[in-house]
Amino acid sequence: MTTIKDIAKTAGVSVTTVSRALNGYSDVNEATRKKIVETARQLNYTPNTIARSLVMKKSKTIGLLVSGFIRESLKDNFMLNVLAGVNDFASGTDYDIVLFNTNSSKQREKTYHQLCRERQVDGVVIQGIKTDDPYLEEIIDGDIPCVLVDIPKMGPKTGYVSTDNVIGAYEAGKHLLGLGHTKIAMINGHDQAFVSQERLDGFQKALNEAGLSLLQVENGGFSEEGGRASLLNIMSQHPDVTAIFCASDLMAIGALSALKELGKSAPEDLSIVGYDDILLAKYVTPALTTVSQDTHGLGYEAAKMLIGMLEGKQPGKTIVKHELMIRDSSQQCL
Amino acid sequence: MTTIKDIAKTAGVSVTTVSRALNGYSDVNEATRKKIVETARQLNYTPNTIARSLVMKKSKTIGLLVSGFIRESLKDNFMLNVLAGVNDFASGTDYDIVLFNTNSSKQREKTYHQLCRERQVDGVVIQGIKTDDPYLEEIIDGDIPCVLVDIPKMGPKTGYVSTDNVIGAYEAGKHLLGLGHTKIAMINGHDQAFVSQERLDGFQKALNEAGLSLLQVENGGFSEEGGRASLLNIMSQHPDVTAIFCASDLMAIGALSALKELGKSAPEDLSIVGYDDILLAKYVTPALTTVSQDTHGLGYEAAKMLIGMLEGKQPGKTIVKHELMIRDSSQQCL
DNA sequence: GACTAAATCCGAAACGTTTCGGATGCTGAT
DNA sequence: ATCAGCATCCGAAACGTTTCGGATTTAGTC
Repeated sequence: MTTIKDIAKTAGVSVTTVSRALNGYSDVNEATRKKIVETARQLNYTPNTIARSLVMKKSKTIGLLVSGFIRESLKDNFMLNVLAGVNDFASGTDYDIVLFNTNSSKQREKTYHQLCRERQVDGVVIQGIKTDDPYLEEIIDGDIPCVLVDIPKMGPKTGYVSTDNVIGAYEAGKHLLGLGHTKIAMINGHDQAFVSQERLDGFQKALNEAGLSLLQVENGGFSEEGGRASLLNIMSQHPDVTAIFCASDLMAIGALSALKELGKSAPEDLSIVGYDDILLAKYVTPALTTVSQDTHGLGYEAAKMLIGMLEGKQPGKTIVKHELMIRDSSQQCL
Repeated sequence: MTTIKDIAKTAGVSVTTVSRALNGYSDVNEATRKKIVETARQLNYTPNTIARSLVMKKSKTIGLLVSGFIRESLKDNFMLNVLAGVNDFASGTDYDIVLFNTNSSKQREKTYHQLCRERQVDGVVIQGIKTDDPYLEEIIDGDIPCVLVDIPKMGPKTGYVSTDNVIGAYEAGKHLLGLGHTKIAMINGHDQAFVSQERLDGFQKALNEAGLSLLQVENGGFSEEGGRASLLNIMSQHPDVTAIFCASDLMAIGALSALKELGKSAPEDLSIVGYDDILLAKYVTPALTTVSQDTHGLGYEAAKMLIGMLEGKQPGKTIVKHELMIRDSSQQCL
């Protein structure tokens, strides 16, 4: 491993000069710079970023919290999509991404704050943590630049990027209402998710404006199985329901399969609309009416904001677009 | 930021002792260790891994090359799945993962070797690079611990993990043969992919054993659109074809949609079998017969081997299982 | 009481870089 | 001849750790 010292020695200058030459400072003669660059090339020199990080107190890396990064998440692709988005933006900069795991047992008691400090990341994007996570406050109030995805909270050093779940759900509600539905239930995620609260709010708002209210709300925990169970539950308690809004496509798909088991089918017997527009949504039969969100964009914008902050900008909030995708799982109420 | 020095000062010992105490060395009195640990806690100390890395010459991070990590890859989930697998294994260790981008323009001329050196990763898992990548040899012959996924090459410090594509394709061939097909074509990926070569070999082997040979082989570049185009091409040149083997599900899905455009349908008019068993495969209609490979396992095993190597083990090769999933897109030849 | 061995501690160097605060030499003006 | 100003260079400290080689104390043995 050749270092800056080696270059200095063989080029006959000091390490200071080598450093300054390689970093493009002005107070080094063009001739000596040439020589230095050349010997660096000959010695096959690559800078040691670790040493640089140590003295600069900047690591040029951003952390990505992937707490619940378990196999389950592979089906809906949420985390992976935002990861891809983060990566896509970061690849245009000189920042690298390091993945943080918090699910390992020994690290469990470490706070995010400690994790970040320890790995010396310059900033961090956080996703998928619960509203009641004890460490959330700590990071928001902390001094580590941070951007939250789908968690609408701000702090001195933390901004967030999200979609407008309230309006998205509102539009889903309007859609169902427009089709003439009045007996409507909802399968929500769980109470510790910000998006669940928002989607419930937005959907209810639409119903309320029409003088209606939800027949029933079940929590399906965002899982396919939870969607199945919730649908069964709803159908038994309210057999007259004609439409169900699901807070995630995965749950909607579960609901769809449960419906099939009951010998009924969508959209004839029941209109179903989902949320997320995951990859499967348009391939499943019937193709799912759902509100699409730009998950890749979430990650991309998160990285953009974070790196912006590292370059001196203030944290903010950015809302990425969503869109109601009307497909085959919802139809006019008979 | 409190350092080891601060602890030393307030605990009234030397930095050496603090270091040794915190790292569990034996030659420090239990009483002073207690004191040190306690003051460390009080001062909210977290070790600076960068400084540690600098002196230890180990960064406790592994790199993951995600060269073609573009949106396209989001649909088939290959890279993301292996990423998830790598992460899953790594989360049980004290290694972190850093994502390497090579698609950024300025980094383009840097070799993988330089990238690894620069970021000081202890090892790297590489996926998705072409057979003719000029830097592949460099990394294989190099001294950086490395494991390749789906690239069957070994070196002094490089092992690989893969599936048995030859047998997988062979089984696909046997399946089609068993259904009575004799007019068979193949849509392959591209010539610079190891898996393409292997899948072609395996499939041809099956046909040859039956005294048959391929009607036609098209390259679809692993994309949905490429699959469409290839199918159209094959159907026009060999209208009598009854079965097509695609080297990826994405291409198979493209082929399926092209078939539909022609007013034909699978499996009645044409049996189609894919490869990969991506998430969509079982949801698409008709559900795709395909050979499933454990992509998550690929990543998991890659991480396992790499970290094993970092702990002193020798590089090896590990083959993860595959399985022919017979679904609805293939049927008896009429 | 002297010597050995063990237990416990510490000073200082090292890792590879950046950067502050000069030092040196040269040019041209006075 | 002196000096200001500039261009070019460099020494040394600093970043926060780990670790080598030894120093000091204590306990045990004869």
